[in-house]
Amino acid sequence: MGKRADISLSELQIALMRVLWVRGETSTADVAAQLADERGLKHTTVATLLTRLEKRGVVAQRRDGRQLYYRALVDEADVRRSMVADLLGALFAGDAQELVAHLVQESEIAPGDLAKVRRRLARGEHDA
Amino acid sequence: MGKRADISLSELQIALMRVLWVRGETSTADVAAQLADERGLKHTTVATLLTRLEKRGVVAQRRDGRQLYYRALVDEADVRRSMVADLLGALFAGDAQELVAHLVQESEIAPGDLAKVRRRLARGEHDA
DNA sequence: ATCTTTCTACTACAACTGTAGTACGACAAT
DNA sequence: ATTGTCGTACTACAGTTGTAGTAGAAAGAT
Repeated sequence: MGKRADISLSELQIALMRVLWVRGETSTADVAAQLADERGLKHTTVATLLTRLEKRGVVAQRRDGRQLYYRALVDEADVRRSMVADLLGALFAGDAQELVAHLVQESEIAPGDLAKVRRRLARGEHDA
Repeated sequence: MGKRADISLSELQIALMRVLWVRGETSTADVAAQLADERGLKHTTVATLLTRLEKRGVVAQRRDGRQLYYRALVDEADVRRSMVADLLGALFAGDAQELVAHLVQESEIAPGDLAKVRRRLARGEHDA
């Protein structure tokens, strides 16, 4: 997927994208149904959100009859890269070690799990 | 400092806060001077930004004559906690191990540095 | 053929953000 | 006193976000 620079998305926009990431190309109706379920959004709201994402270039739309189908143009890794880098730059002086230290100090992760992650990666297991 | 829930700040707002975090209570003029320097902002812009942060409750203002002095009401750790938690929730399903794995995979941190961070924390050294 | 449902397109609107200009009062310089 | 400077308050304005309503076309139901 694209390496486009700025892909900072809001929590809600990420929720929309996640539907596309999980299901691949999806109709407005199906995305809307899921978001209605998850957080009670009206389908016009979801339609608006999708058009905006399209205008912004992070998804593409395809028309079939009078229905629109959306597909992600950036994948989750792209967004993670971009947003983690932003956070790192803004709050950790770009120092990832500081971020890891923060995670440990705030008990988001146990010290021992660092080794676990390392072993997991060493074994070539890639993410979920 | 406060444990207030939502302290998600924009990069620019963080830059403002950083001045206050580093210098403690600071006059509008001094914050403005620094931001003018760092990123060419006009002092009225900085003044506006500071009033907004005050309205939002993340800084407090004190008046001395016709000058305003600002002081942070949340510290950097508070903001880090809040924003890292948001990111974790939105993009890593709340799983910090995934985030650490991401950092390693994207070469933001070397696998060996994980152990380094762990040792550093074990020794009771706290962050910069 | 007509009614009803379904979709998209467009419009709306408030809150927040980035950016700054203008107005006005206070203070300093002469 | 007069004038220029500094600082705050208020206003402005475009772009983004969250949320949704309305209009109008198309498709399905009877």
